[in-house]
Formats: sequence, structure tokens, C-alpha cells
Amino acid sequence: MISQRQSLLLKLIIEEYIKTAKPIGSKSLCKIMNCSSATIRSEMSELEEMGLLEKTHISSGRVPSEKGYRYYVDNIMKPKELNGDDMLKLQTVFHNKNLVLSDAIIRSMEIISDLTNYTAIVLGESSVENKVSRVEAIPLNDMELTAIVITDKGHVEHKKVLLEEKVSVDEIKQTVDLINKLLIGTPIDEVSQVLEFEIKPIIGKYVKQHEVLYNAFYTAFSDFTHDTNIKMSGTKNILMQPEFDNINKVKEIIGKFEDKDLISNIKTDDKDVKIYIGSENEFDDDMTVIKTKYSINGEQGTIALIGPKRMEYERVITLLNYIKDNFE
Amino acid sequence: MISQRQSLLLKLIIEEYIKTAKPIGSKSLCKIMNCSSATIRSEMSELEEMGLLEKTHISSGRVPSEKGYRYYVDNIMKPKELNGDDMLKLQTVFHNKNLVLSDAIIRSMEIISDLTNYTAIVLGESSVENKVSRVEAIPLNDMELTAIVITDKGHVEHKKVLLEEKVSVDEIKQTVDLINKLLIGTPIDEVSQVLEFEIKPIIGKYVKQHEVLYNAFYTAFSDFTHDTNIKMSGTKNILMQPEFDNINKVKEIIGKFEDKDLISNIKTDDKDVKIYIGSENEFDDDMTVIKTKYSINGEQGTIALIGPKRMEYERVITLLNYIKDNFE
DNA sequence: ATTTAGCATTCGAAAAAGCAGAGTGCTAGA
DNA sequence: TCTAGCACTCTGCTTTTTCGAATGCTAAAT
Repeated sequence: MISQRQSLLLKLIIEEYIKTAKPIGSKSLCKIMNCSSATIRSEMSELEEMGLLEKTHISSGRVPSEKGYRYYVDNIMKPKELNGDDMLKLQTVFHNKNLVLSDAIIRSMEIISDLTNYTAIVLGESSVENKVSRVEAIPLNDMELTAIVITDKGHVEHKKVLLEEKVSVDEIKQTVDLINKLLIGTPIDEVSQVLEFEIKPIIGKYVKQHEVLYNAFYTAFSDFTHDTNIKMSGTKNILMQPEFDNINKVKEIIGKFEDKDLISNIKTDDKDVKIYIGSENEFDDDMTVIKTKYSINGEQGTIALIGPKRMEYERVITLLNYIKDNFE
Repeated sequence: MISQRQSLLLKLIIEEYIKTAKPIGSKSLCKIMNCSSATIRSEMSELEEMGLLEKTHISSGRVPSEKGYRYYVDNIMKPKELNGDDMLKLQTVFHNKNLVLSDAIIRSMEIISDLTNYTAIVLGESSVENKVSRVEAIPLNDMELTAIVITDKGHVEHKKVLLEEKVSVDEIKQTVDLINKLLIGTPIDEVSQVLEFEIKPIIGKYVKQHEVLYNAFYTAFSDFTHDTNIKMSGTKNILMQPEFDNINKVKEIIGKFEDKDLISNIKTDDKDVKIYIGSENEFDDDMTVIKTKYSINGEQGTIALIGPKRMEYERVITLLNYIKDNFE
């Protein structure tokens, strides 16, 4: 077990390291720990033995290990009050009456990203809980049409589709009417099933070119439901962190930020704010991902921050909780 | 004036430098120029005097200057046939019958970016030449609605708007009907005028809360017309170029890539493929921007590539021309 | 009048050497 | 248990050296 004093020492080391990104030596903690550097050294080496601290080389100061951060997050750090400045900045969003909720979340995350220099991500989900309220198709020429779906919550999706063969405007109209009749009120995530099992079998009776049209709508719809909306901000900010002092790491991370799949994977269904340090996350072993689900008014998704493992955990968790609370 | 031999020399130096990114020494060109290094040296120093070449330091090999590239692009380089591999890759797009034109352009540019390791940009314009074909408003609750505009070319824009006061569903419906009546057929870029001068004056007669609703629609529409759609790909690729060997340049460029205004400024109305080398462009003095307008089927915009000044000009210009030709 | 060979010179990139400072571990005494 | 002291290690920086690739210039050759 870890002693009182060791816990304090770990706390001091981590918090100092978060500030400076430099290994912490025993001497610098003498006054505050009220003992000699030798004592601190021996405590340090015990913490190292437990795997909570590391050295960058044999005679360097100590640096927190992944396990060290984990311990800090789980057992040492305390939820803090939101800092006044941070709050003030965020208030500008809540007081801006012109912002729709979904925009407000994005804006809040932008602010948090600016405030912290971490990268903010908002993964909007394709509006589960939304029901189809209307389907439209605008024929553009004999080979193209735009399919539009509007949900009861005001979500709109549209997609241009290429028809494999010419289809008459009348036939398109008939198909749309049919789809509307059968689809209105259907939850968005059940649409593809309804299409497949209820509409496909009967569409042939009404429309000559049913294959073609069916396929067009089918691709349009399946795009809707699979598409997660990604908003990122501060991919530049994060490069200001001192850990990005070498060109290859920068390139690696930039590459990962461009990888939509990797980013989409950050999605979570956990309503609590959870922290994934280093190898605990799928994104990058040197980074920490902190994320939570939001869900307001039928719209839901994930908000996340990505930063170095040396992250201001207390502050970040407070920030995320704050905006969650304010949006409910 | 520049002599035959100097022109050849310049060509060789630039093309070699494009390949290797390393200064070119006189000796390396002896065989191909069929003369001694001393001769080449003296020609080189003349080219330098004319400002077409530069040295990185007093005893280094030569590197093309901005003016040198300009001269090369204007007077030396010849339009080439598209390389077979490049063509093959692009063909996959043209043969993919499922792609709508606008998607095909984006996809083509992605491929070009991969092929060249430059960054590709597609700036889609808010569909000039489109006319309003329908306006819809979906009330979400007493304070929010989603406004939808559909154009005759199948372009769809939608936006959630916050109402400043509660407005009844009936009033919303009336307003929408009125707007539809007056707006259908209006070219998208004239919408705000019609709204301001034709609709605003009479809306009060029909609707009690006319201010509120008018404002909502006005903001929604003005967002539509101002919004240029930016698609970028290969921001990572470009970092592979050897000029990005120092961290600060990388950060600078990443910052510029995040700057929507700077990117939007790349927009051009020139239908020819034009090259802007170094300080000739607004983007970055160390980079070259090559761009052209595309316009198909009422949809138009700008496609551009951003790369180092040391760009494969011949290839790039051929590529862009090729996709332009194939889309018309 | 060009072109070439030869030579001293310049400069950068990379390796080697040197140095100061910050830390550590360990031991012996308080 | 804690601390003072000491030998030792390693980094980060600066300085030196070395090496090779180019250059410009001059004088001879074509």
C-alpha cells in the first residue's frame, strides 16, 4: 500500500510535471515536503518500484508512469471548482441565444480546446430517436436525383444518387409517395429494415423500374444512418504541447487525426466522463483521451478531448462535467 | 536573353531539384551537358546573375529561385501526356457509375493528392445558377425550427434556427407558404434581396410575430449563401515532403490549413489552370498553389493543389487539365 | 573567344571531445 | 528513520575537428 507521504509526493510530482513537462528531481521538493532530498529520493525509488514513477535515464529526475497517472486520477485528484476564467469563457456560449443546442456544444468544445490546448472532438450521431417525417426526391435529370429525408426533430439528410437507368419523373413520384406512406413515423435506425422487408417486396407492383429506384433510395438511406458527423477543433493547438518536439510524432498524430475511422471509434455510450490514459485508449499510446456521451433533446453523441498523457486531468474533467451539466 | 544551353541547364537543374530536393552541383551535369564542370559553373553563375538560380551558401550547389521556377513554367516546360499509372488510378473514378459528379471531383482530387503527395482542395460554391424550388420549415418545439431550402438542381441546405420568441405552428406555416410563393424560382444568390425588399415589407400583414420569423429565415438564408464548402485531403501527405523537416514550418502550415478564410481565398474564377509560385500566392511564400475553376452542370467551384515550390509542375498541370477535361 | 584543368578557398554536416549541471544511489553517522 | 556527504552517471550544450562537395579564378589549351 501507498503511504500518506508517498501519495502527497506522487501528487506533487505529477502536478509539477503536468505544468513543466520536465523530469522532477528530489531537491526541488525539499521545502514543500519538509524533509531532505535524500528522504525524498528513497520515497521516490519506492514509488518507482511500485511502477508509479519512471526515470528517463539512470540519473534523471522522475516522471509519472502511465500507472502513476492512473493512480492519480483514481485516488488522488479531487474534483475541483471550475476556474473563474474558464467559466466566463464558456458562459458566452450559454448566453448566446442565437445558438441552437447542437451548435452550442460544438462551440463549447472549441472554447475548451482553446483554453486547454488539447484537441476537441464532437461526434454527432445520426440522430437516433428521430423518426422519419418526410421523404422527398428531386429529379435532376434522367439519371440523377437528390433524396431528402427530414425527421421530426428537424434533422435533415440529403444525398445525390445516380440512377443506373433512366426512370421517368412519374415513376419517381410514385415511389416517393409509396415510401412516404410506409416510412413516416419510422425511427431512423429502423429505416433500412423497413425498406428491405416491407417496401422492397411490394415496390415492383407500382413501379416499372423498381430495382433501380429501390437501389437508389437504399444507398441514400444507408449512407444516412452510417454517417457520423465529426467536428474537430484545435488539431493545431495540440501541436503546441512540448511533447511534440519531434517531427515524426507530429506527423504520426496528424495522420491519426485524418483517419476518420480512428476518430469515429472514440464514440462512447458511457454517460460519465471517462479517462483513457496512454495504452488504455485506441487512439495513441502517448496520448490521453477523455470522453463522455451527451444526449439532449433526442440528439446525442460523444464529446472528447485528446491531449498528452501529461494532461491537466482535474481541470479537464471539471470542464467536461460543466458543459454536460449546462446542457441538460 | 537566355541562351539555348542555359535554358537546357536550367531545365536540368530544376527537374533534378524537383526530384531530389538537394542543391545541384556542376559536376553532376557534365556528361549530360557534354562539357566540363567549369563551363557549367560559368553558365550557372550567369543564370544566377539573371536571378534564376540561387545558392544556399557561398560554396553550395545551385537551387532554383522563385523567378527560376516562373521561367521554367512559362518558357521551358512542355505539356506532357498523362502518365499511364496516373491515368489508370483516375479512371477508377470515371468508371465508377455510382458517383455523382460532385463526389467524383472530390474523389479525383483525393487520388491526385495521394499520387503527388500534395494537398488537394475542393472549394464548392453555394450553387450559383441554382434556383429555389421549395422552402420548408419544421417546427421542433416552440423556440426552434429547422429551415430547409431545396433548389432545382437538387442542392439542399438546412439549418436549425432559434426563435427569439414563441411562435405558433400556424404562423410558421403561413410564413413558409408566403415565402414559398414569392421565392420559388429565385436564383439562390438573389434570395437575400428578395427577402429584404419584397417579403419583409408585406410579411407583417399576414403574421403576428413577423419580426421573429423574418429574422429566423433571414439568418438561415444568409448562412446558405455565404457558406463555401471546403473539402481538403492530404494535409498529411504534404508533410512527407522533405521541405517539412523542421517542426515550426510544419506547425505554421498546419495552422494555415486550419484557417478557413485563408483556404477560401484560394477560390478562383479563372477557367485555365494557373500556377502561383511562392510569393505569387496568398497562402504561403514557400509553397506553390495551382488552381482552376470547375463548372459542371450548374455546380461550380475551385479545385487546387498546394505543394512545395519544388513541385512537379508538368505532372500536376497535366493532372488537373485531365480531370477538368473529363468532367465536361 | 571558348573551354578546360588545376588549385586555393569556403562552407556545412557529421563526428568527436569537452564541460557544467542536475540527479541518483549508497553509506555512515545523527 | 532521517540526513549529510560523496562518487558516479548521464544529458545537453558548446567547441573542435575532420571531410567532402562546391565554388571562383587563373592560366593554358583548343
